[in-house]
Amino acid sequence: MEEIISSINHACIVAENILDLPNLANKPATLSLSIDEIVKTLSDTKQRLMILSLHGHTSKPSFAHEIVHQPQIDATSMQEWASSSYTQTMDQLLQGERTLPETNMTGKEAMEVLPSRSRKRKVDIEKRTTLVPAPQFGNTEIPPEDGFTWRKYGQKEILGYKYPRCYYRCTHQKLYGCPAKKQVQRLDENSSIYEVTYRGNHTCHMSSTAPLSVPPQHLLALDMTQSTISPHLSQISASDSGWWLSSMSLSLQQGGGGLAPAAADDGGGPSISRYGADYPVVDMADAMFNSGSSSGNSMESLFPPTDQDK
DNA sequence: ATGATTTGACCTGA
DNA sequence: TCAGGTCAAATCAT
Repeated sequence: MEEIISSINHACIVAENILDLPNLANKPATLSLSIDEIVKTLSDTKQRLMILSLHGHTSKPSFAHEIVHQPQIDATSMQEWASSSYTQTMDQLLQGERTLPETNMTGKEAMEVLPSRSRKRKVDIEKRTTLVPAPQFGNTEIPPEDGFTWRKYGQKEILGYKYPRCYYRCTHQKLYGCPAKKQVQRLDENSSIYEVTYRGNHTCHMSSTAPLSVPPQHLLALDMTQSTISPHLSQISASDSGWWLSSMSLSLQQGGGGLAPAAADDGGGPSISRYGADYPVVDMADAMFNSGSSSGNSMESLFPPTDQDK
């Protein structure tokens, strides 16, 4: 545990060091390295906490082998999930034209073919299932965060499951006809793990008027892992960046790594809280892009926009 | 007033 | 027939 605390402290120190943005603006490589270090440190720490939590909470040692979709939860798979599965899922969600595997239809085509009122069992529609740990601190009843906003439309007791399954659809379904849905099922074997099944692709972000809550996370997550400063960062105001850095620091000092506000329900609960504990990087990105500040010093002075942005 | 959540009823595929 | 998924009215929260 000491190692974990030490790692968090280290990340905080690095974060504090890069708060000196005006000076570091001239050293993008240094800034990039520092950010990489923070991300890596926190990511590693998070994995350790997950492992610690799993081993500490599980009464059944064989639990890991009982999981159907992801047979093993260990540091490697968690890392893969964090850096690959999650971003991959986001990729898929962002690609409205993505071809659905069994249907040879794009997401849009599937939407058009399947009437909205249709209750045709959508076994042939793409399903992506991930196992997501519940927040380790504070209220563990909070369903896993994924950066999207969801509206709960149903809950049902499922045969063989101790906990009810909760059904969510994209908040923007009405406005933008976004077909994305997800199911959240708390596992019997380990109530600190949620099985989250996503169905359908988000189309809400494609509308020019649609809220832009996801792509920035997605972009930043990718950019962070690629050790590059995204040109999209040029859209962030300096006040935002300062805010998220200090927020991150504050959250870490509180020991929660950026906890979602308590807004729990019976296990599925509203998923409106946007800054969950599970995705430190994307949460930071989300905070950066959604903090609402549109005025102030532009980060353009730090990262001049490229032609692509114009 | 508006939007989100709850929950019993209903619909559909297996 | 049954279980899973969805609807929609009632209720709650802001």
